Amino acid sequence: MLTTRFFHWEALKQLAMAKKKKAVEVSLSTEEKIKAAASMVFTKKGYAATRTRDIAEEAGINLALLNYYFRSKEKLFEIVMVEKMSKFFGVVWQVLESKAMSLEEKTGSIVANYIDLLNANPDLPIFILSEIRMNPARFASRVPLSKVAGSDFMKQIKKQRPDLHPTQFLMNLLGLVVFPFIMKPVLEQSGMLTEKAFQSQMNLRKELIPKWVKAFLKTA
Amino acid sequence: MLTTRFFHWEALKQLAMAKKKKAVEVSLSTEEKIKAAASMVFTKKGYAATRTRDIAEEAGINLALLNYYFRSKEKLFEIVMVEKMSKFFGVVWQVLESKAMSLEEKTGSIVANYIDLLNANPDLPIFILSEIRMNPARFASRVPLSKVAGSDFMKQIKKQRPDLHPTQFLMNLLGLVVFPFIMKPVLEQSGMLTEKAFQSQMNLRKELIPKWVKAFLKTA
DNA sequence: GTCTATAACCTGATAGAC
DNA sequence: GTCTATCAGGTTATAGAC
Repeated sequence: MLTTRFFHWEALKQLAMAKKKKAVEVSLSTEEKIKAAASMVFTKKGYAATRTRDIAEEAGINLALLNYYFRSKEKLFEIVMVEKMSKFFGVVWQVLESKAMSLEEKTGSIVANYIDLLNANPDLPIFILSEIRMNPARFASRVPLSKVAGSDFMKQIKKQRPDLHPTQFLMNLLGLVVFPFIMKPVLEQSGMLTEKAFQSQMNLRKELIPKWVKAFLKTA
Repeated sequence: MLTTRFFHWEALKQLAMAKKKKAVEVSLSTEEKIKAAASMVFTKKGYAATRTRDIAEEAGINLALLNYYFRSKEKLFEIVMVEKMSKFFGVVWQVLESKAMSLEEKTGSIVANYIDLLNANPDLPIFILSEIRMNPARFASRVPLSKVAGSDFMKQIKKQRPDLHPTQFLMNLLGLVVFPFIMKPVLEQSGMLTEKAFQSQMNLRKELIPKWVKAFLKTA
């Protein structure tokens, strides 16, 4: 299950649907409000810099309710983190074992899906990757990262370029797609790109990256 | 500083400490010890998750001394951060205005220098980039990011590929070089690369990346 | 379920002895 | 310069009224 029912905009979508069905059900449940707020605040500030008060305020509820529903900051964070991780890695998971797709098709799918996902959630990567670094072991147990190593995807890469370690390809592909979002604050602060220009350049990359990747695969 | 050496028990204490934590060398002044410890702990945990007590312990000194020398956690962090930023961006600064170098030479220099720097300081990028995101404005004023935009380097890129926004090249180059270090914990946790293998693959990239960059300068 | 009030703890910073 | 002891303020979590 890659989609997350309680994620902010998902929840909003549900709200819209609820409105259409029954005019009575106007608002999100308190639990959903807290989770949506937590998702937002944790992603923006990281675990350590987030205070439970920030989340409560963002959710428009009382601080005590947070503990009533989720017991602790830590437990709430775990829930949010698992959802974010499956979002972030889901783009790659989707493609690992589809034997029907060529390497090029898989690359194209990853590029397009990632850029759409990240245009909508620009600070997902830096959040995920810095929280993983803070506590690598904790998250290894929660997300089956190991299934990448033996996947059909990796075998296809290996077949195409037996001379290179397949992670070289993976680093290139993800670097081209994900890294711009990590650099985004720097690019914008330096005045090289506005927020709008960034997004449009990223959309351009949906076409450009697959060509570049193709070029790598042929480069001596 | 040297006088302490004449006191037997002081020397023994220092020796024991040096054995226990090899992080900070015995011969450093207290101020330097604190700074070195701060550099290490801040980089590993980030500003918010770091407690001044962690730094004091790592430095093998008392908590009060931290404030005696640096007044506050915030001021100590600023000092460390400025050093880290000039390290991280220095690789690019070096090359911005050297009119004698071709674009290819500059690329080669950036690739080789970055990989050496980051092999020695693997979590420099994620530290810098996540702290910038937490507080973009603060650091914009301390590091002349804007000088990239109008540099000779950018002009050379523009000349080579007038059809593309020059940041596209910059994102590619830095993505290929820097992103693997941001992904490092994931690659290692997933069992795709050991620490040693990672480093050797990165050294390989010193040769590979310039070829790839050359290839996409020509790719339609 | 939701609130207010508060307990219990942690953290940055300082006072003052040596 | 360096230490111990402690303060002041903030943070998580809970108790108890409604």
